[in-house]
Amino acid sequence: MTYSIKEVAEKTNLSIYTLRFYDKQGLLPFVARNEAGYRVFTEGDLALLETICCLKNTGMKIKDIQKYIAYVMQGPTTVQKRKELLQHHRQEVVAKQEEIARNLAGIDYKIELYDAPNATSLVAQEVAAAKADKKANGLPDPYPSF
Amino acid sequence: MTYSIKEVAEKTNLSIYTLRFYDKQGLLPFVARNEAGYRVFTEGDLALLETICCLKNTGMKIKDIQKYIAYVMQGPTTVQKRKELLQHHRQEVVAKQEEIARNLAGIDYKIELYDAPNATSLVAQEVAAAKADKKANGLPDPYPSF
DNA sequence: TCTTGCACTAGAGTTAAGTCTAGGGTTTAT
DNA sequence: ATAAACCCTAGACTTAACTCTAGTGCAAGA
Repeated sequence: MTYSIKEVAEKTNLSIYTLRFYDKQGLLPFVARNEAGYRVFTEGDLALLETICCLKNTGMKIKDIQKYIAYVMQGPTTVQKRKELLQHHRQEVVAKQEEIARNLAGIDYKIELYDAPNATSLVAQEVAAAKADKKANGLPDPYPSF
Repeated sequence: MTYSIKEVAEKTNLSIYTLRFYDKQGLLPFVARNEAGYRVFTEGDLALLETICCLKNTGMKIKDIQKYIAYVMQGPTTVQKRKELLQHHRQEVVAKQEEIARNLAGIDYKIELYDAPNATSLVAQEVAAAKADKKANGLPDPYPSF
């Protein structure tokens, strides 16, 4: 079984434009063409594309994905390099996830504040403090009265 | 105590350029100016900027941060709207975190493969399958021999 | 065979989020 | 009173990752 670019677009949720763009960027050197120059995807190609999507969806730059694919195209001798590349990326993703979790905690704090029964008065206090802060430094007050 | 743009840049790890850019985008309507037109940041301003960074670092678009700040500037009457905006964003962040975790699992699978004692032969099998796949469909083989 | 749909390339355009430059005031220490 | 270190704006430029257009060719059904 083989697939046209349109079918692959549907399977992967990438647009046809994006697939062609990826090809241009050297991410799909393994995709064959038929006599008319049309791209022909095999099952094996889809498996590799799946990996490409994992890398993309975790924020890897196209240039780095291209590097990984270049290793893959060189065969089993590059196993070590592939592993290092993926492990390095893994570190970055985990770090990013932790950073997001930290920042989300800051947002959760705000949500709790806004969710409190006396949220309005708590926020009013915040504003009062900010106003006082401005006044103490002889600066104009950008907040509305009340 | 007040802070110059340079001091704020150091405290927040945002560049001076970025701070001015954010101001241009309407993210810092609360920041006052002195007689010379220089931005003057108060402690209260830093607290708000901290929230802006939480939103930015979790991937909120500047336009949406701008919306949130606009609510803040309107005072305590907008508590409900702020809460809804943040809760909605929270959903998106959590969903994104889950998506990343799923894709990272796909990468971990590859790492394990490359980390196996017989990784080279396992990868060789992968390539053999891909080659067979191409051949079965009468397509050229893009992989090197062995 | 004609129409409709899908494919191709090259290259222009878009969007988000900065980043930098030019030209010009301000402040501070010497 | 001048150099060094700041600050300002407007607006041009950059980068990543698409997204689309124009012009053209192939393919399959009525």
